[in-house]
Amino acid sequence: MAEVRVRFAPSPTGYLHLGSARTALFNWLYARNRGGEFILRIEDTDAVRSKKEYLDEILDSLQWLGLNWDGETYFQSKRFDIYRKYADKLLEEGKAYRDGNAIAFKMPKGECVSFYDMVHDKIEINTDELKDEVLIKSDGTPTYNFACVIDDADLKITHIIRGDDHIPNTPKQFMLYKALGLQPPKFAHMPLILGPDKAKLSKRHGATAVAEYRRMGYLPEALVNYMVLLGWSPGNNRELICGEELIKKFSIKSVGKVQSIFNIDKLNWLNSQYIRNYDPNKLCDIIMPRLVEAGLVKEDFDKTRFKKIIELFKTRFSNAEDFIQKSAYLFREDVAYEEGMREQFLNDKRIQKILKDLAGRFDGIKEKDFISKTIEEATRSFIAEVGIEGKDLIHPLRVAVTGQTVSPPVFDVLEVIGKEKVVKRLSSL
RNA sequence: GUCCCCAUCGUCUAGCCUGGUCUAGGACAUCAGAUUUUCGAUCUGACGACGCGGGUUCGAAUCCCGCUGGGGACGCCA
Repeated sequence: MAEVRVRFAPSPTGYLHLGSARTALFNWLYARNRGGEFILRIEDTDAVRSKKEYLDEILDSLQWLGLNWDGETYFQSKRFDIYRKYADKLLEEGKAYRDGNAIAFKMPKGECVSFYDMVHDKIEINTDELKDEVLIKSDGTPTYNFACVIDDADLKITHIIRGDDHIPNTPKQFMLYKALGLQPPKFAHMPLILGPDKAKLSKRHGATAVAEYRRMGYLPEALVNYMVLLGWSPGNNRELICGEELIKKFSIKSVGKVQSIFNIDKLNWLNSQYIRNYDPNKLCDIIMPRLVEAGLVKEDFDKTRFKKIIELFKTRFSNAEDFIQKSAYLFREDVAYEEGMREQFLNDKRIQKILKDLAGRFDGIKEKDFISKTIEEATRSFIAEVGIEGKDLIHPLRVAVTGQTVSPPVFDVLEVIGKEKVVKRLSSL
């Protein structure tokens, strides 16, 4: 039996929430760091609210984050007879009583429950504060606290790493372990993730599902890196950390006690850090579907060309949405001028003529030679002939072709837009 | 309301356990400068925190107490 055996126990009554994902991550890191096991248990006792689509989504998100689990996946819905057996035992011993069709645990009075928490140290509470606990509901299904205790003991879980919000459950569960004559595991309660208003992060704060972030073009490494930084620090002023190094350095003891506010700016920054070093093919596979979805390109869009585009933009965007916004002019058929751009840069008759002449030059370049270097050479010599200042032409050129004043280096942009569109945009000024 | 948890820049944090090296370090964000055909990236710099009050001590961000503030839990949900 492994020295460390932890579990992640999601309930398939909703999508995988960032907070839950972080809990899973810390469990996983602890297991991997200690050479232990990471078990997945599905808490699907609520048959009405549990949905297959949620389960699939949770599993999918975990895999996407790289949080692989060991052994079989346990389902509480398949273990009802076990809970029943233990409930009957407590009934026989007089530690529980029937309440209608339900079975409730008689909470002993006047006892002091004290346990050592790996992040909070000592936590104490008097059982006078606790009420009797329903173990088996009238419909025969177990309650959370009961099933949780039975399963954690039965599956030989050694450490329970979960959110702070479970602290009040812990003394109740402790009393259950005691009544059942079972050895309680060790506990670590991690501080919660809060929204900007300091309330527990929830849907009203915006996107909270891991799958949403995936869809928005965040990379799993970045999300993992961000989540781990919420409450933990590698030390030495390090921030970017992932993979084996993260596993090696992780320690539950250095997890902080302070709740932290989710900050999308920092996530965006981390994502952009990972983007610039990411495998270009993978990056294309992640971003391209979003463009197709946005209706900007067809699925058969040339991948080589797309890779060039990604290369051009990779230090300029932080997620898929951001990329789409900044690159749309490359894919659209016509230029959509930003407010006032045309008036400000292209109203001058002389500049219009110059740009049209330049279009003529471009038209003379062979399709296969229409690359950044050639375009720049052609433009530079054209500039010399016309006798205009470089930037007096380049800037209007950018606006004419992109519709905006901001873009990657203009000659690279011209190349990826393609000769046909460039000539068309310039000559139809 | 009751019980529990928590408290360093706007945000994430280092430092706290083992008091002095802390005129408190880093990162995001913001602002300014350099660079650039624009933006970005990059580099420089600026702004910016130990919640308050008592102790203990020669000395406290660090230890103790109180207060205040924030959060969480009080379901036959999980």
